[in-house]
Amino acid sequence: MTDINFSRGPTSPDSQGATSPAPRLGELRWDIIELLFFAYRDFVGDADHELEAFGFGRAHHRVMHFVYRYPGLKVADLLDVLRITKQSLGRVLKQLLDEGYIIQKTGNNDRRQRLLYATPKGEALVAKLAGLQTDRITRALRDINPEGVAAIGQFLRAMIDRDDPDKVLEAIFGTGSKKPRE
Amino acid sequence: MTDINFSRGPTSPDSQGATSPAPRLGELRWDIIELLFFAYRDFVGDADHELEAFGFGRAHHRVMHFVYRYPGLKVADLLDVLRITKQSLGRVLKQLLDEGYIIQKTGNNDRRQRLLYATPKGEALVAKLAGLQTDRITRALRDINPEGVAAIGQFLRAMIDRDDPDKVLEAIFGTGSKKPRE
DNA sequence: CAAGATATGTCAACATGACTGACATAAATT
DNA sequence: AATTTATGTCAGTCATGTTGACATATCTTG
Repeated sequence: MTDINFSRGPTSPDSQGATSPAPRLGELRWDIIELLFFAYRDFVGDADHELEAFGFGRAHHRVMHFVYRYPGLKVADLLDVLRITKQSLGRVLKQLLDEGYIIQKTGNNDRRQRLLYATPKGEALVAKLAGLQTDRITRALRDINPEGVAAIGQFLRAMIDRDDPDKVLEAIFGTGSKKPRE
Repeated sequence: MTDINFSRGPTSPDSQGATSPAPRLGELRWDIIELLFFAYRDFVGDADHELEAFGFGRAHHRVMHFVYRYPGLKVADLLDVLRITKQSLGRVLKQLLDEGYIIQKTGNNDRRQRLLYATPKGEALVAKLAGLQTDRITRALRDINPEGVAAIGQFLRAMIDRDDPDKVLEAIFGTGSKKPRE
C-alpha cells in the first residue's frame, strides 16, 4: 500500500512560503469545486466506456444527444450549443451521417439549411447512453426528498451563464431567458 | 436572427422512424443530464479564460489545484486522481516546475518519491482560479436554504464512484470509503 | 550483498478533438 | 446583379491524451 500520510490544507514545508501572498484563502468553496470535478468525471465516464465499443468519442455523443433531443436542429444551432468550430463539428458529423446515426433534411423555408435528425440507429445509441447516466442520477437522488431535488435543479440552473443563450438553453429556461441576477 | 422553430421531443419527420426501436424513452433524466453539461461547461469556462493569460490549459489547472490542496502529494497519487498516464502528466508537471509554480521535495521515508508542493506563485494562481469558481458557486447557492445546500452536497457525493477511491477521494469521504450502496 | 521490485523520468510515435485561415458552393436577400 | 448567409472542405497547428520502451535511483527481499 502507498502510505496515506499527506495532511490537509496549505501547509507547504519550505516552498519559500513565509510570505503568504495569496488572496482570500478562506471562504473558497473547495468542497463544491472538487465534488463537481469528480462527479462530472464519473458521470461522463459512464458514456465514455460504452462509446469505445462504437468507435466514437465524447464529441460524437454530444452531437447525437442534442440532435436527438432537439430534432430539426440546424448546423449553426449545434455550433452555438457545443461552442466549437464548424471544422471540428464537420468531422464528427460526417462520421455520424456516413454511418447512419443522423440524417439531414433540407430546410423548407430556407433551402440552404440542413436540419438534423437522429435515425432509429442514432436514437438507440442516445437512449443507451442516457440510460447509463440516468441510472447514476437516479441512484444519487434516491435518498433525497423532493425539496432537495428541487434545490439541486435550481443550483445547476443557476450555475449556467444566461447572457447570450443558445437555442437549447432558451428551450431549457423557457425563451424569456436573459435574466442574469437581481 | 435565426428562427426558433424546432419543437421538443423525439418527433422525427421521415427518419424511417415509424419503428420506434428505442428502449426506455420515458423516465430518463434528460433534465439533469443537460443541466450538468451546461453547468460544468460554464464552471470550467471561468478558469479557462484566466488560464490563457498564463499560457496554461486545463491540465495545468487540475495539477496545480490538487497539489495545492493536498500538499506533499506524490506523483503516483496525482496519477491516480487525474487518471492520466505519467507521460501526459510529465509534460504539464515539467512546465509547472520549470516556471516555478510547483516544487519537488524528496520523500523522507522513501527517497525515490518526489513530494509536490505549490510555491507562493502557484498558490496565487490556484487561489485566483478558485476565486472565480467560488463566485459562481456562491451566486448559484445564494437563494437556496441550508437543507437545499446539504442536498446538493449529498447529490454530488453520491454521483461519484467509490470503488477503488484514490487518496484525494479518501480524504473527501473520510478514509472509511469503499461503501457503494445498500 | 545480489536480485528484483518500485517510483520516477524521458524518448518516440500516434490519436482525438480542439483551433485558425482560406476558399467553394448554393441559396437567400438587397 | 451584387452581397450576404449557411454550409462544407482543405490544410496546418496545438493541447492533451494514449502505448511502448527504456534509464536511473532507491527500496525490499532472499
